[in-house]
Amino acid sequence: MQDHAPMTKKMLLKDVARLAGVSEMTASRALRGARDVSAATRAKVEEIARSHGYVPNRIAGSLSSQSVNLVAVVVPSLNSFVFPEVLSGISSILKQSPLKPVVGVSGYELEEEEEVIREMLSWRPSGLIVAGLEHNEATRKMLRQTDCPVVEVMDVDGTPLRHCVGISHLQAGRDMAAQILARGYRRIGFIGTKMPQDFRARKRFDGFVEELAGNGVSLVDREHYAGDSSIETGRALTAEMLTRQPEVDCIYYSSDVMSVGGYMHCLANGLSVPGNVALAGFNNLQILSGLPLQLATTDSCRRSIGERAAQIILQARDSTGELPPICETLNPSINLGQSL
Amino acid sequence: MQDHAPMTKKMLLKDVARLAGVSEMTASRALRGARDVSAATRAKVEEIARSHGYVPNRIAGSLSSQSVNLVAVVVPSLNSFVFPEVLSGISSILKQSPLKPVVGVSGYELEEEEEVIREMLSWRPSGLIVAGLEHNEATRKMLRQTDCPVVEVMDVDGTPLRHCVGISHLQAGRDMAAQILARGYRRIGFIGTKMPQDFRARKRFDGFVEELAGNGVSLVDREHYAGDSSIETGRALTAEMLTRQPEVDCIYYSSDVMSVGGYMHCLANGLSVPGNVALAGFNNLQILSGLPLQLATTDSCRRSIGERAAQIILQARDSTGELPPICETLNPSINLGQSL
DNA sequence: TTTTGAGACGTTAGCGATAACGTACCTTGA
DNA sequence: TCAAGGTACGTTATCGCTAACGTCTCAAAA
Repeated sequence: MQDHAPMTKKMLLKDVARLAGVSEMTASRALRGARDVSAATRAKVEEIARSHGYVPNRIAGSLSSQSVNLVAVVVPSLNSFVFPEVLSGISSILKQSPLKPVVGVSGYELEEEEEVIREMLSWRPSGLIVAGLEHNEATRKMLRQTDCPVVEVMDVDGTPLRHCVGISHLQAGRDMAAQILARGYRRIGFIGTKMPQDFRARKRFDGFVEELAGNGVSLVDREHYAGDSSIETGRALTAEMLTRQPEVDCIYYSSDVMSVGGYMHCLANGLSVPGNVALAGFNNLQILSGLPLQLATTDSCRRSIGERAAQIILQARDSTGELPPICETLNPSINLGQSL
Repeated sequence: MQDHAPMTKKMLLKDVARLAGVSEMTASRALRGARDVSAATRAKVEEIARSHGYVPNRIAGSLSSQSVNLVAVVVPSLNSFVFPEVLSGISSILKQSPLKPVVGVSGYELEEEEEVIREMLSWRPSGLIVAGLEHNEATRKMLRQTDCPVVEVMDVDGTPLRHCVGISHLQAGRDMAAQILARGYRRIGFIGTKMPQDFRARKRFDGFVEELAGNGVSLVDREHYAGDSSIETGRALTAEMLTRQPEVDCIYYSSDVMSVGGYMHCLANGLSVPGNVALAGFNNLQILSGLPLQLATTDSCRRSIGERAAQIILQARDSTGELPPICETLNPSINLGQSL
């Protein structure tokens, strides 16, 4: 084959068609693998396209076919260790289909979320997966009006717009409180993240406090911080809390990242866990594996949530007419580890 | 204002225009913030659009204007703790412009990378940022032919297609070896990730071994694993290596995640670091902060790399004509910590 | 008053592909 | 031998929006 060195910049479908000696429509059919094209013609078109580095223009194609093989995924953050795993679940399911995930980050801000979702919807995706049930009015309006399937994930404590997959964070908080109480701890502290914005952390906190109250126990101390969760922050806040309230015998954290920080504080200061202080986190993150001590946590079912959400998008795509609302509550399992 | 309850599904620009009593073109200009629209008209159009939940169709708009405000970012993985920070750098710079990043994941596979890049380019983005200098022939062809600016990031050891921002991993390996040798360690082991696919880890390894050899030292033991890096894997492989070669006095890991695992092994088994064994990793990940001991590492400049890459995309956008090739080598600083 | 020119809009023609439909041609079977 | 039917293609009409260009208005300059 010849070398196609200089080559005019943009190859269009019409160029491929011309070079292959067929009409645009036939070239289009051949490249898309549609039927009604002879094997010989198809081969020729493909050969021309490949050898000339033709890259189809999905913009034009999508406008014409009124379909876009993208699924918008809107998450609050990518730093938190938690959402990449949801994404991974989504990807693994979408791989069976021509759909591809596209990620948007809302930064735990409802206004930012609105903007990101509007931007996403303006591309007319085949589906939208968004973390959380809380949105501002404008966002809810968009989500109600759009005609692509929308799945709200992570959380089920609230009113889903239509489809929903998640766990009850309220219940997760209650359950961990029950476990902690059952082990005899009574002087309990809480260290949690930016509550006004992280609705799920807030629900766990509420459930936790509620269960304690039901048993006549109230928090000895609590600490709410802003900014990203990190081992470092967990360590620092734990140090502060144990200084301020030395009698605290158990700390519940809003994330494993933080509880690991707490554990690091104990390691560095010769405190025994759970002898001196018991620790419990949330999420069952991968960083918990490999520590000298298994820390108590609740599995947040991140991967399964992603998988189910993607399945719902695929279902909606296949079904003619609108899919009846699906709301799925997964059951997070508590892993007591060795820190309680 | 009235409640616009039922509302026909799809609001088009022409509907907004009709409701606002202006032409499509005027509505379009008003919504895009273009000039040549009176303040009153603009306000009216915006009001109608917002209250009716109009979401512009970016597909049609982009086809018409021949411009897409997206920057494609292709990374090998989102789980590795390293790329989210590159992304974060990119976003922070792009925020000053109308451009938005879109992420694709190649899974450390060149064939997968080709597919992802083709998919990305088919959307005709305003720029492409891709990790690494190694691509297969088809990918290189696409990248050479596309007329959007392409920036290869992370690595500078090789021949960039045009623009490039990164560090020398070869040099990073050499430098860490030099530091280790300077501290008197001679029985050195290496634990690294899936070498055939992670080119940058391989370069660090090569540089490391080369520097050792230059000083008459060769590796006592090495371990190459496949799959994701994790604390757990780091711990297990460290345990194996120290069992197999008890005389090893220093281990260099291809990632901090792994060196933390090694440190956890030491903690759990009462080994002193660096007394019994010295440890060094790579990346300067956030998980290093907060540990009882500061582990030696090299800062991989992830955020700066993302920032610079995004700046190049913006420069290319503003400049008329083609931007001259830019290749920027950042200087990674070694943090010796307390583990060497 | 007339000229002039800039601002504010409308009209028209694509952008690059695909869906729907139409038309040759080539098989078959009666 | 010819009608019937399927295969492989071409033609035409959008898809929803924006760029380019034309028109009209009205106020300031002449």
